[in-house]
This record gives sequence, structure tokens and C-alpha cells, in this order.
Amino acid sequence: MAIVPKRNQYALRAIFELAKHQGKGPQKISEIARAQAIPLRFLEVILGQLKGTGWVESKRGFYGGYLLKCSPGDITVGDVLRFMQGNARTMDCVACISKHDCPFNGECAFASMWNKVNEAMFKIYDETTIQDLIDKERKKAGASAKMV
Amino acid sequence: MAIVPKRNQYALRAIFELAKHQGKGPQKISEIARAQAIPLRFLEVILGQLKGTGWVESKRGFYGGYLLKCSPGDITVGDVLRFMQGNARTMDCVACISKHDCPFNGECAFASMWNKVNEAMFKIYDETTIQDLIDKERKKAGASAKMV
DNA sequence: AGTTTCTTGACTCTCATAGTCAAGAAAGCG
DNA sequence: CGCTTTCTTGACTATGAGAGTCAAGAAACT
Repeated sequence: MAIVPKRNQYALRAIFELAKHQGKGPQKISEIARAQAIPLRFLEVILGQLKGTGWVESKRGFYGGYLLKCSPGDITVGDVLRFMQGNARTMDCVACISKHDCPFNGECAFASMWNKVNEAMFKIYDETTIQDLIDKERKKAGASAKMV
Repeated sequence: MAIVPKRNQYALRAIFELAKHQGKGPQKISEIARAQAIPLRFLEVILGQLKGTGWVESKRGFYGGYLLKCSPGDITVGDVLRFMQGNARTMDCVACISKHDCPFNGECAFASMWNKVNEAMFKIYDETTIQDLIDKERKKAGASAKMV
């Protein structure tokens, strides 16, 4: 249960990767795909969607690729997931379990619990910026560097 | 995202319904299905699985049906969801996003966030007993009764 | 002109979830 | 006992979303 679709995970990873590369010019799709273990063709689709957010910019040609336009501290995981969600064909996640999924139209005994769960999840998502994730990775890398 | 499968929702509703009926003898599958808007044939399957938990008992024959064997205060939503999860063929929810789903084997920057989310969800699930849900419904029913 | 890259959108594949069905066994009733 | 009602079992089908693929074309740079 509570599965985050791969597409959404990939979107997060792609932005994460772009964030780490920020300041070094455009990064090719193929590079991102390799670094984050994302199927290339699938990533093309996802990055195309992400352009709609304005967080991301593309450049064609030899030195082309993708760029992150804004600061990693300004994008939260929640932002990305919400966008990807709105982008999916099924809008059945208004309240984790949607009202139109509930035969009692949200009036059932479970509704408030599902809402609480959804809120708890997004509290975490909204508290976590892409920058936080980078910091976390740096710390881990530092820890294992000690052992070398 | 973060969708709880119908099967799991149905299992919760079925137990909830049995809990409300406790003390009034066995309750027929067809009754439960009607009361909770669950497809009859599908509910048969789910109740069959739930028998494996010991929370639920069945009686055949004319006055047959299903019974809740234990107190609604002793079963949490978390218990039910965990059972239904283990029952599914795909065990890809060890940490919301499973390690074997993560190309970095759980060592990626996202791992701790997924874990936090999973914990936050189950904190709520584990805090909520079936009895709590009944109480919640009673309160709601009381509130609307005032208007009549 | 010629690479190299992104762009677009349609296309296929796969599989979990959802839901169905039918024949049979237990339990009680008359 | 014979009849009805109910659960029981397990195999079966359907559907849709998610995952992934592909190819022809357009921009950008050398």
C-alpha cells in the first residue's frame, strides 16, 4: 500500500540530479538517466512534463541538456509530487482515498483517518526541500570517506 | 499517489461492520456487502483471507454468517493493513518504496524520507482501533440526529 | 553541412488489482 | 432424511494504469 509511482520517483531523482549539477552548465538526459538509473526514453517523457513547471529549462544542440532554473532550497518534494499527481490522468488522490472512491461520499467513519494520513505524509514532503536531500547525501558521503 | 488498495479498504470496512454488529449473532456476507457497498463475490474472498487472522469466525447454514471474535478495541487499522499487505503477492512495501526498488539499494538520499513517511502513516494506523472508528461514527450520527 | 541534442506524441507491453463464477461442503430445519 | 441456506475453495477473466519504447523532426552549435 501507499506506493509512490515510479514516474514520481523518477521526477524527484531527476530534479535532485540537476540540482547537484547546478552551475556546471546543461546536463544531458543520457547523463541524468545513467546517474539515477532511470530508463532513458522514459526520462525524456518525464523531463518534458517537468518543463511545464518552470523549475527546469532545456537547451538543444551539442552542448545542450537540462538545467535547474531555481534554487534547490526553493523546491520541496511536496511541490514535485503534487505536480506529478496533477499530471496523471487519475485524480483519485484528493484525500488519499478520494471521495468519489468512498461509497458514502466522504461521510464514512474512515474519512478523517485517511485525511490525517494524507496530511501527515505531505507534512513531511513539504518540509523536505531538494537542498535537504543533497545535504543528507553529502553527510553520508563524508561519513564513508572517513573510512577510506 | 499513496493509494490504499480497495481490497484493504474493503477488509477494514468488513471488520468495522462486523464490529458494529457484535453481540447480535452471525452476520451474513450479503448483509455486510450491502451495508458497506462491497461487491459480494469479492467480499467472499476477502473474508476468507481474514479468517486466517483469528479475528473473525464463520458459521455455516441457515443462521450462519460471520462473527468478530475479539474486541474492536483490540484491533487497530495498522493490524489489518499489515495483514492484508503480507497477504498480497507483491511485498514491495518494506519501507514504502522498497529497497529492491531503489537502484542504490536503500543508500540513496531519499531512503530516510520514505521511511519517515511510512512511519508517520503507520503511527496513525496503529493509533486507530476499530472501536475508535465506531465511536467517531456514533458521534457523527448523534450530531445529525439533532437536526431531525 | 553535419552532428548532437532535445521534442513530440503515439504506441506497446505487462501485470497487479478488481471482480466473477461454479461446484461442493457444513449446518440447521421440518 | 431431504431441503434450503449459507459459507468454501480455487480457478478464472477483465481492465486499466503504470512502465517503458520508438521514430521522425526541429533547434543549436561547430
